[in-house]
Amino acid sequence: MVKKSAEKEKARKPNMREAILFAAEELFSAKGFNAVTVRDIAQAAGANPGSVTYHFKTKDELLLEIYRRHCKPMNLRRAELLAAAKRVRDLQDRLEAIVRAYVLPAFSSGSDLAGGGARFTRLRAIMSAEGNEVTRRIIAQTFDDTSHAFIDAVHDSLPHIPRAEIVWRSHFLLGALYYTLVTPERVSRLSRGDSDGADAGDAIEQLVKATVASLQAPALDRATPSPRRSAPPTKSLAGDGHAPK
Amino acid sequence: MVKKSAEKEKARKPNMREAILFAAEELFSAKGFNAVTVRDIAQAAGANPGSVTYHFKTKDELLLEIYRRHCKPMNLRRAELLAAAKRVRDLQDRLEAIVRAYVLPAFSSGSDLAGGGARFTRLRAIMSAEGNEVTRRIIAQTFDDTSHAFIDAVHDSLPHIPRAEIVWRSHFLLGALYYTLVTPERVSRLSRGDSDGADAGDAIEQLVKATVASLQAPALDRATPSPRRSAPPTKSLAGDGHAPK
DNA sequence: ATATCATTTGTACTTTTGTACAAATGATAT
DNA sequence: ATATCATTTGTACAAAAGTACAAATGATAT
Repeated sequence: MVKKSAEKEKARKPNMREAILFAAEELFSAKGFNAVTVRDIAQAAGANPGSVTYHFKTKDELLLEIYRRHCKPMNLRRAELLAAAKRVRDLQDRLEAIVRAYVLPAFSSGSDLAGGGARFTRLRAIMSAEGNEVTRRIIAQTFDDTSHAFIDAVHDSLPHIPRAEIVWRSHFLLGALYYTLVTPERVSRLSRGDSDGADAGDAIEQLVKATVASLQAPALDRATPSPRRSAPPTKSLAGDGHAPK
Repeated sequence: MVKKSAEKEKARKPNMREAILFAAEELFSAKGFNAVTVRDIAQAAGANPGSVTYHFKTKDELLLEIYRRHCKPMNLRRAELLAAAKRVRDLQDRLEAIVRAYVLPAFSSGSDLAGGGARFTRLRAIMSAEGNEVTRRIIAQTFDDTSHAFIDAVHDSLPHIPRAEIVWRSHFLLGALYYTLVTPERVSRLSRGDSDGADAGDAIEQLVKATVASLQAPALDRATPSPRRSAPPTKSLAGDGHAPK
C-alpha cells in the first residue's frame, strides 16, 4: 500500500456514485418516487443512465441506499440530544429540550451536506404520503425505536397524561413537521409575507412552542365526567403489556 | 313503455361515470397520482379504459373533476360550522368550536358517500406531498379563503397572539390532520394497540384538544405589537434574527 | 321498427419507462 | 508497455404508459 496512491484515489474522480445519490435524493424529495425517472436522475447527476444501473442495480435499491445513508446518523443525533435533554432539571425546560431533540435533527443532520436533514425528512414525508412499500418497512424498523424513546421521555415528564394521548400528540408533531417541510410556501402565503415558511429557524421555534403546549394539555380522559376533577387518570390505559399482532 | 327493462338495465350499470370517479378517488388517495394508471382505475370501476377517456378526456381532467366534486361542499360546510362557532359566547368554548369547524368537515363531508370527506382530505394530503402541479392551483384558489376565515376567527378569539403565529399553528393543524389520515396505523403501532389511529372520532377529539392548547400558547414574541407581558417567563433560547414587521 | 343519440368496447399507436449488456474508456499494478 | 480492473457510455428492448378512434352496443323518441 502506498499512501500517495490512496490520496490520488480520493481526488481521482468526482465520485459519480455520490452525485447520483445526491441527485436522486433531491428529485425524490421534490416530486416523489414515481414521478422521477432514472433518466431524470442521471441527467441531474451529469451521468449516463447506464451508470445508475451499474452503481445501484434498480431504482428501488437506489432509494433504499439513500435511506441507509441518513437513518443511522439522524437517529444517533436524536439519541444524543435526547440523552442530554433528559438531564435537564427543570421540568418545563426538560420537556422543551426533549421536543427540540426530536425536531432539530429533522431539519439539519450535522454530518451531511447543507440542508441534508431537511431534505431527507421531506423525502420521508413524501414516501409516507405515497404509501411507498419499499420504504415503509425500513421506516418502521428504523424510526419506531426512536419514536418510542421520545414518547417515553415525554411521558416521564408528563406522567399524568396517558401514554396513548402522548402518542397522538407526537404523531401530530411529526405531521406538522412533515407538512412544513413539504409546503412551506403556504405559511408565507397565508401570513401575507409576515412569516417565511422556509425559514428553518422560525419553523423549529414555532413547532417546538406549539408542540410543548399541546403536550401539556390536560388529558382527554372520557372516563371522568367532571372536568374539575383532578383525580389521576385511569392507569389501565397506560399498561406496559405488549399486544401481539 | 319499457320502464321495467330500463330500470333493470340501470340497476345493472349504475352510471359508469360515477363509478370511475369513485374508483379514481379511492386509488389516487391511496397511492398518489403517478402510481395509479388509467387502466387501474378502469379495472377498479369495472369499466373499459376507453370509457375513462370518453368521460374525462385525460387523467389530469379526471383528477380535477374529483376536486370540483368535493371542494365546494366541504368549504360550504366549513363556512356554516364556522359561522355557528363564532356565535358561541364563552371564549374557550368558541375557540374549540372554531377548531372543530375546521377539522370536522375534513373527516366527513355530509353530502357524499361514506367516508368521502376523509378520503378527499387524504387525497389532498398526498397531492400536496407529491407537489402535484394540477391541484396546486385549485387548492390555493379554493381553500385559501377558508383558511383565512379560520385564521381570522381564531385571531379574534386570541387577539394577543400575532396573526403570523396563528398561521403557523393552523398550518401545523393541517399537517397533523393530513398525516393522521395518511398514516393512521402508526398511531396504533406506537400506542401498542391502546389507540386506533383510524378511529375518526378519537382522531378528531385528540386533534381538537391538542390544537386548542397549541393555539393558546403564549406568543413567541419577537417585536410584538402587544405590550402585555403577564405570561410566564419566556425562554430566550430562541434567537430572533429578523423582524419583518 | 327505425333512426338517433349516448355510451361502451376493442384495439392500436406513440412515448416513456426500467433495465440489460457489449463496447469503450480510464486508471493502477506489474 | 501490458494486463487487469473498475467505471462509463451507447444502444436496445420489452413492458407499460396515456390516449385516440372506429366499431359495437344499448337506450330513447318518433
